[in-house]
Amino acid sequence: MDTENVHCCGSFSERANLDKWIERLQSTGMKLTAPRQAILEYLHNQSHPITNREIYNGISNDCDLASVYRSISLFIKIGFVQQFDFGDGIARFELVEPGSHSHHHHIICNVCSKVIELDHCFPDSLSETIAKHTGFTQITHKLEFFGLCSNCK
Amino acid sequence: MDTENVHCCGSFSERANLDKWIERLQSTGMKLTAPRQAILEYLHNQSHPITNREIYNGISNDCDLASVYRSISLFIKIGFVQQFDFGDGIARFELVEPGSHSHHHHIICNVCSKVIELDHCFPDSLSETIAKHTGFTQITHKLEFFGLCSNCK
DNA sequence: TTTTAATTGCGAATGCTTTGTAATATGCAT
DNA sequence: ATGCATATTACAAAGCATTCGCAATTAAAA
Ligand SMILES: [Mn+2]
Ligand SMILES: [Mn+2]
Ligand SMILES: [Zn+2]
Ligand SMILES: [Zn+2]
Repeated sequence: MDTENVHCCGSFSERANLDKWIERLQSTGMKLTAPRQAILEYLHNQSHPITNREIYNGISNDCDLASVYRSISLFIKIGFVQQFDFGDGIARFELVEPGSHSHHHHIICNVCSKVIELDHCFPDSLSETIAKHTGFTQITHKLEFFGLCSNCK
Repeated sequence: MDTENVHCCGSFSERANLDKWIERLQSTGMKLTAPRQAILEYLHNQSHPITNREIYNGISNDCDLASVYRSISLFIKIGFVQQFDFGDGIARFELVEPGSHSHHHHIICNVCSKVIELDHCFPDSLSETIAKHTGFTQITHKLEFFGLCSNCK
């Protein structure tokens, strides 16, 4: 198993991976502050979208809640983080490498809220059909699946 | 043009259509109150999802805002209304005939918020693939499209 | 080290939504 | 039609995620 591809704390490659995000942040001209490092590290250890409050609780007294919100907004603006909506009115966020895996969806259990990351999506032809039909351009979409997980069924 | 299929106030067929919803409400055992009739009528005249506040403003002093929220919750529970999320943190609601058109999506302009109702969706095979891959059952999905409308492009 | 502007912490405010409660209106039985 | 039982309402207050104002702090450049 390649440790590069799993989210486990403490391995050398994970640390190097986190350092890449920190370098990337510095290269944008933004300041490298303690709260931003803590949030980046916490995000990096997650494998599913998490809420601002979860980040706040996860890094405890390292940072104010308002600063978590502000940092997350910044990370979204510079393309580090993507926002997802699981339908409960609480925004969730995930660190995404630019390019490759950035576009993806989730399936959420209606009972226990278990989340599985999905690679599946519909073909681009659907968006193209909708573009022709509506006259819209630059079409994107938000898509999340819901259901009963194997434990809850 | 068939007046049965458009949302225009005052035609006989539209009135009959609204009456069906009122009968349906009575048949559930729920009380037929003035606020519920006003909300039902207002929803019925719309062709896109609308917010609780839009309903409240649309029926003005016929009903309190909290009662709009409570009525909409009821309508969702009994299957009259579906909730949609356009990504701005404000819930939107639409009256949907049971069965046929109940499952559908929208495309929303990122600039002017123009909405177009869509019949398009991806094939069930995608949900089935995801079911096999994740072990989830009873899979549903939320899907909305975004882009630039022909006016804003 | 000094400077300077970005960033933070803290509190307050915002906006959508929910809830408690006494008053009211509906549907039903009389 | 009248009275009754209770579902529903109006109103006010609270809840909760999120945003904002501002003085104090801090990172990065000079
Ligand atoms: Mn994800
Ligand atoms: Mn619709
Ligand atoms: Zn589950
Ligand atoms: Zn537009």
